[in-house]
Formats: sequence, structure tokens, C-alpha cells
Amino acid sequence: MRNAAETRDKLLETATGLIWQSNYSSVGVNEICKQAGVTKGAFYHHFESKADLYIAASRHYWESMKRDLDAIYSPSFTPLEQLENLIQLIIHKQINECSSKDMEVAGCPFFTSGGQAGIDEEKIRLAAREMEDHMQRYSVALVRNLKAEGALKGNPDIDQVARFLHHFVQGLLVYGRLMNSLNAVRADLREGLYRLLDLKEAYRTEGSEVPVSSPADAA
Amino acid sequence: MRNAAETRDKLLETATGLIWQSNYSSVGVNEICKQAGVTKGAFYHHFESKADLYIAASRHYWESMKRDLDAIYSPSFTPLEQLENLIQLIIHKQINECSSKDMEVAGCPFFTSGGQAGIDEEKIRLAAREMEDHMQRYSVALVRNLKAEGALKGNPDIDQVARFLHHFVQGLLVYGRLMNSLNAVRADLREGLYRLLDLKEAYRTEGSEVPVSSPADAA
DNA sequence: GAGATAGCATACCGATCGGTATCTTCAAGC
DNA sequence: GCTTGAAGATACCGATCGGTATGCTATCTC
Repeated sequence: MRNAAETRDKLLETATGLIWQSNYSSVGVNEICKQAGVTKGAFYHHFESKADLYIAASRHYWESMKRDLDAIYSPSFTPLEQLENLIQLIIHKQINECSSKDMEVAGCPFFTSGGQAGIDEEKIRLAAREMEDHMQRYSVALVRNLKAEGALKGNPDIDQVARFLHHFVQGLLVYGRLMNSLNAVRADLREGLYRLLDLKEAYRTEGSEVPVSSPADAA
Repeated sequence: MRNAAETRDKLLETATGLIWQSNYSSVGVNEICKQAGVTKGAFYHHFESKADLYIAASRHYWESMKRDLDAIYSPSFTPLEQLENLIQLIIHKQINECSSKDMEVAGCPFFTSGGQAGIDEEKIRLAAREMEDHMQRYSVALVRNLKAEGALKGNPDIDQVARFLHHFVQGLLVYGRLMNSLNAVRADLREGLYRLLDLKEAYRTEGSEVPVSSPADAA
């Protein structure tokens, strides 16, 4: 009535933003409400608990992620263009999400929060596994396309290779966040993916993600 | 006097254990004290803050980690044996740390906590970077040895490849924790490392880390 | 044996935590 | 115009948060 959908979305997006900056357990309900310009009464009208909001935020985030993935994996692209799109998407996601948060890399908060959830917080873990599951499908599709194209050496297990890509990207993003350096991500992303895919040399490119000066790289 | 060193160690190890189970921000000082059988007075006698304890725990943990790494990277091993040792160590670390915690995989809590630390918690991040830095040295040594042995294809950048290994292992462990399945880690660890190293086929082995039934793998 | 001090215990602080109960307000349905 | 219920606001809950102030006590020094 007072535009409930808008209030709900504001809460979801504010929560997502705050969780990007830190993590699930250190973001408070009060903080979310305050930043969203919403009272606690409204919060608990829309969500029955903090964990409930988290799950909803996770799904809400996936919706936008899915749109991006559908775009970059469009059949109008060759498998190699899809791979290139993925590399660019990973970088740009970080740039977009981190702008105006005075950090360079955030990683995917729903994975890492899920990975850090205690044994009692089963719901949080399940939300991460759900997203993991969705992502894996897209990853497998990419690897399958590359294999069909004859771009990969040998006869790889496409499900396994898809998991490899995921593991590596997640680990790299945590590293990038630790170092607070997007260039650290740029420096390793392409080559690491190539190696995990075992992409034939003829299909590899150098990329141009090396320079781009940044304050964080003074160290 | 009432054995201060022992009290301190108990606090460090209890804290480490609890952080393995969840993460920095959701482990409370009271909880640590209670489980360590120590009062809050004692806690703040030994550490000036929770963050201070965390850093000390991180360094304390590194000490034991360093002993393990020195052992597996002993010059008495060939580079390939060192690699094999690393694979076994990663698995066994998880088994040891997770026993009696009703979980199968925990990952390295100091990395992930560091990676999830908010911008304000600079100390936490620095502790993780410190450990990262130490680990990288060992990783580089391994890759250098493998390269000198002629076990790697091409002419790789050993620092970069060492980082690759780190990224992959961290990502894989987060995944394993999410899935709560050590077998998920076993299934991908060896092959992923081989690919990132671009290890010559002649030097690869199958390993025997596939079976080992587990309740978590029913899914 | 008389300080002096490290080691620790107890009690408490204000702030914040996630969550609830109760109230008002506004818009839709009839 | 009246009713009804969703949407939201306010105030409060007990529990816990990280941290502190103060005091006791065992051991060491002299």
C-alpha cells in the first residue's frame, strides 16, 4: 500500500550491500533498517527473521546474477567469446558492487558467508548451496561448449572442470579482497582459468587487464 | 604464576577451535572464556582486546602450520613427493581440525575471516595477509622445485603459479565446507593442482582419495 | 616476614543484539 | 461512509556484546 514491494526491495538491496562490505553475522538488523530508511516494524512485517531476509536477499541477488549470466552465455556468442565475457563480468561485477564502498574487491558475499556459517546456521549454508548449484549449471554449459568447439585438450570431465573454475574464482576473489586489490584479481584470473580448462594455446589471448594503477598496489 | 603460559595457550587454542567452527565476528569473548575454563579477568590480563587475541591466535596457529610445512617440504623429499605430501597434508589438516566438531571440512579460518573482515577491522585482514605471505613463500618453493625438476610444461611464472595453487585450495575448501563433504575436496584437489601446475603427464598419479563413504555424500 | 607484582576472579558498564507487542495510518472493497 | 487488513511506526524485551574497575591471592624478591 505504502508501496510494500519497494520497501521490501530496499531492504533486500541494502542488506546485500552491507553484507558485501562485511558479512552476515556482523551486520545487524538495526543497521539494515537505518540505512534502508525503514523502521524495525516494517522489517519484521516483511521478513520473519534475519536469516529469512538473508535467504530472500540471496535469491534476489541471484535474479540479477542470472540476467548477467544469460547475457554473457547467449548462444549468439562463440564459446570463446563466452569465456571472455565471463572474465570481463567477474571484473566488472567487483567494480560495480564496490564503487562507493572504498574497497576494490568484495568477492561473492553469499558464498563466503555460507562457507563461514556455523553448524547451527543451516539456513545460511543452504542459501549458498542453492546459488552454488545455479552457478554450476552455467559453468558446466560453458565448459561443454568449449569442449564441443574442440578448444580443450584431452577429454576432460566437464562437471569437474566447471567446479575447478568455481573454486579458483572464489579463492581468487577472497585473495583479492584480502589484498584489497582488483589488479591482483586481474593478474591471475585469465591465466588461471586457461590452465584449469587446459585451453589449447591457439585459443588463448593475452588480455589487457594488467595495468590500471591503483592506490592499493603501492604495497 | 598460576601457570600463565598455559592459560594463554588454552585461550589461543580454544579461540582457534571456535573460529574454525564459525568465524571471528560470531565468536564471543565470553564463549571463548567459558570453553577455555578461564575467567574474563584472565582473558583481558593476557590480551588487550578480542582482535588482539585473534592476531595472537593466528600467529600461534601459523607456528604449528610452519612445522608441518617444513616437514613436508623437507629437502629429503623429491619435488614430486613434496607435492604429494602437500595434497595429503591438506586433507589431513581438515580431518584433524574437524574431528569432534561434527563437520567434515572447515577451511582455513584465518583466511576466510580475513577475507570477510569489514573495512574497519584492518587488524584482522593484516593477520590474514601475514599468513598468506608466509604460505606463499612455501608455495613458491614447491613450484620452483618442480620446475627445476623439469616436471612442468613451458616456462611458467613460478610466483603466479604458486598463487594459483593458493587460490584454488582456498576456494576448494570453502566449497568443501559448504557441502560439508571432505570427499568433495578429495575429488577435485589433485586434478586441480595438476592442471594449475601444468604438470607433465608422466609425473601425474591417480591418487586414491576417491572413495571413503560419508553421510554427507548421500546428496 | 614484609612488600610488590603477576595472575586471576567477580561484578558491573553502556551499547547493541535479534525479536515482539502494541499502536497508528492508509488504501482497497463493498 | 464504513469496515477490514496490510503497511508501518514506537517502544520495549531479555540476552549478549566487548570491555573495565576493583579486589583477592599466590608467588617472587629482598
